[in-house]
Order: sequence, then C-alpha cells, then structure tokens
Amino acid sequence: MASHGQADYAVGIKVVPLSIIDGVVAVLIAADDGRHVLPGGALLAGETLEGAAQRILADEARIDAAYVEQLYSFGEQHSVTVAYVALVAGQGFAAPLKISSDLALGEVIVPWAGEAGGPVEVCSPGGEQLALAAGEAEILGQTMLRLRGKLDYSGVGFALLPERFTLRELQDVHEAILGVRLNKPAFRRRMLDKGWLEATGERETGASFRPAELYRYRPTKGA
Amino acid sequence: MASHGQADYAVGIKVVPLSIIDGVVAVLIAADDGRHVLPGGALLAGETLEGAAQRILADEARIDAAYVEQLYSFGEQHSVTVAYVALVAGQGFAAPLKISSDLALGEVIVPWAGEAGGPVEVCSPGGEQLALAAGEAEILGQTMLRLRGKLDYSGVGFALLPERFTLRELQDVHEAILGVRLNKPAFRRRMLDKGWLEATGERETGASFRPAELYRYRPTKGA
DNA sequence: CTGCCTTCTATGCATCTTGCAAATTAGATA
DNA sequence: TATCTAATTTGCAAGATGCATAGAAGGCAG
Repeated sequence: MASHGQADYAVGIKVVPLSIIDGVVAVLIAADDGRHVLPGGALLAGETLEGAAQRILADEARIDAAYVEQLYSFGEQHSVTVAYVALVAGQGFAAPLKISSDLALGEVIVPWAGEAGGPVEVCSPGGEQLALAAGEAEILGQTMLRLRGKLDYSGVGFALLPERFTLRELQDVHEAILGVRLNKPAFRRRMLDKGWLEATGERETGASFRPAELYRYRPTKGA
Repeated sequence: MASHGQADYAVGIKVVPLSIIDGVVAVLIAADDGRHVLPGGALLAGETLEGAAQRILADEARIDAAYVEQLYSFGEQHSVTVAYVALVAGQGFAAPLKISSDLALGEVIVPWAGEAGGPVEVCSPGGEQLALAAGEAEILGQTMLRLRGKLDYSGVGFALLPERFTLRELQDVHEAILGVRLNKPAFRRRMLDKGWLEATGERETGASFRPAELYRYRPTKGA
C-alpha cells in the first residue's frame, strides 16, 4: 500500500444501545478487562451498514428489537467506524442482562445542559463512575445530543416505549433525555396537539390509584 | 476474500457544496457525460475523513473556504461512502465556476414541506431539470433536511453568509433553506434575542435607499 | 359501605412568544 | 427639496406555554 495513495480500510460498526429505566437513560455496555466498551464489530462482506448494526446488537447485546439510527462515522488510521444508536423499548435490557454476564448496565449522566454537547459520564446502578474505553464518552455524548435535538419534532421518543403507554411514561422518557423536569399539563397538551397519539380506550392496570389511559403512537406522514 | 467474512473496503467521500445565491439554495455539481455528480473521491491513506472532504472540495470544486459537516455514510457492495455538506459563504461559487468549465450551478428545488424528507430536484439556472447520478437526489434531500433541522438552534446559517451581513441577508438564507417566507419584524426580534448577533456600527453600501446595519456572528458557548 | 389517599385529567389564567399592520427613519436620486 | 425604497420600530391581536387549582377514578383501611 502506498503511503499516500488510495487504500483499503477495515470498516467497523459500533452500537449504542439505549433505553429508559426508572426515569434515567441507561446504556448496555460490555465489561472488557476493567474498561467498558460499546458493542461493536466488523462490517462483513455483503452486509449493509444498518444490517451489521442489527447483527452486532443481536450477537453482543442480545437485543433483537430496536429502532436503529446512524449517528456518525469516525476515521482512524486504517479503519473507519460507523456508530449507530439503538433505542430499546420498555424493559428490553432485562433479558440480555440475565442471559449474559458480560453485559453491564450503565446510567448515562449528561454533565452539560441543553444542546451544548460534549462527553458524558456513565455510572453503575450502584453509583460509581464506570471507566470507558477511549472515545466512548464522546460517542455517547453525540448520541444524547442527537436525541435531544430530534425528540421534539420526530417520533424517536416512542421507540423507547412499548406499543401502548401512558402520557406519564412518555413524559418520563422526555424528561430523562432532556435532563429537565417538564410541566405536566403543558406536556400533555403539546403531545396531544401534535396528533401523534391515538387513545386506545384501555387503561393502565396495577396502579392503586386512578389508572391512566393507554395511548398508541400513530406516525403521521412527514415525520 | 471470503464471501461472508471480514473484508477490506474502499472508502469514498462525497461532498455537497451548497451556497445561497439570489435567495435560492444552489449546489455546485460536476457535469459528467450527461449526468451530474457531486464532487467525490477516495479517502487516501493518512487522511482524516473531514480532511479528505476538504481536499476534494478544493480539488474538484475549487473551493478553499467552507464550513464542512458530516452528513451520513452509505454502504455499497465493496465500499463505504461518507457524505459531507460544505456551506460556502456569499459569492463563493463565482470563482470556481469561472475557473472550471466542468462545474455547473444547480438550483435545489425541495418538493416536500417542513421536515418530511425525501429526494430533491436540481435545476439549471435556465430552469431545466438536471439529471443526477444515482442516489445524489437522496443525499441532497438529507442535506436539506439536516439544514432545516439545525438552522434554528445552531449557527449553520451564518456559514452561508460573509463575515458581515444584514438582517435581510440572514433572513434570505433562512427563507431559502426553509422554503417559506418569514415575517420580517418577528424574524428580526427572534435573531436579536438569541444573542448571536453583534452590531458592527457599519452600514451596507451601494443601496439607493436606507442602508441596513451590518452584523457579525458571535458564537456563544453552547451552540 | 364510607372516607382517605394517590394520581390522572381538565380548566382557568397570567405570561411569554409570534404574526401582522402601521408608523417612522434614513439615505439616494431627480 | 420632494420623492422613493427599504430599514427599523412600535403596537396590538392571537397563539403557545407555565403554573395553580379543581374534579374524577381507582385501590385500600376502617
């Protein structure tokens, strides 16, 4: 290979599996000799980029159903890595964590407000900060930035919820991603006015108080 | 190379050079045997992705100064292409068009409203629709979608203006990208309230009517 | 069965933002 | 100096948002 000519590259894929658990943004990471790494691997011959992301998500994070979206591509010396975010609904992390002892749960702590951007921190459920492999904190930061930007005008938030959900659960998702508390009546009005929500007529069960109505996401043309 | 194993890929770069000319979104494309193609080329050894985009922009589009931002990566059979958008200020397309007869100017026509997304059309200054190479209309559509989404909360709009500009010029940029007419007093208020603009005290020259104040973009921390 | 507790849901209102129209200002030009 | 055009400012109506309050609907204890 010439030092400054056209070259071949290995193409890697990296996936950020995110979910909302108990009102906080959670990431599924692999424990790898002290450091924690995001699920990743090589793009194989014949695969699409997104297909590879889905495969890696299934193989390494044991997740079969997720909304996957491309984030950003990074060039290194002889390789290029394409990062994807995978939004996992409801309790989708529970099974993988039970199956595989290599996987760990991290809480994403965003140390900046609004759309400022920058790296984030990841803590264990116990509260200690986890060591991340080089560059992972920045990728996670990009992920949070992207989600914050798209939350309001796109349907990404619904990818983090089961098919039927209450307005309170939807608000919890928004509050976790944005990192701020939202006003309940105002949030409810805004969401209903967007026309994205369809009331199912069913109610939430198991609550020891007035049950909330269950809604369904109905994507509109143009979002 | 195994049919389904790890493989090496050629990495290509594609650049979308955009500018605002006479209130419309303009793209600089290369005429290539009937079809029109966006400037592109291979990532060379030792280059960063963005460095390659800048080099291709200089070599093929003859543009030296531009705000460059990564858009999206596409995987094909044995290659991966990373697309960049390059925002060129003011009359930055004039010199390249004079120097190189391979380059052509296209007006970007967005056939969808708001954030709906989809491919766009490109017309010559004369008004005839130009034939684009496969996939280029989708990349241009992604570009417009990205710009529309970021225009309001980021400084991308200022990359399309010279260092000093009037509020009317800024509004022209916004109207061209968003594809809608904006209310003048409301736009002025909104922009000034963001705190991004610094009045220079100077006035525009050459107008046969009241000259507008020239402003400068002053990025704030957190944008 | 009744009262209590919690949360969902709806409503009213002050505040802020935005859209629109009209008035005013400032330079060039005849 | 009068006239012209567009910049800039101002006022107000309409809409969106934040906040507090009131009513509704379940489970649960007595």
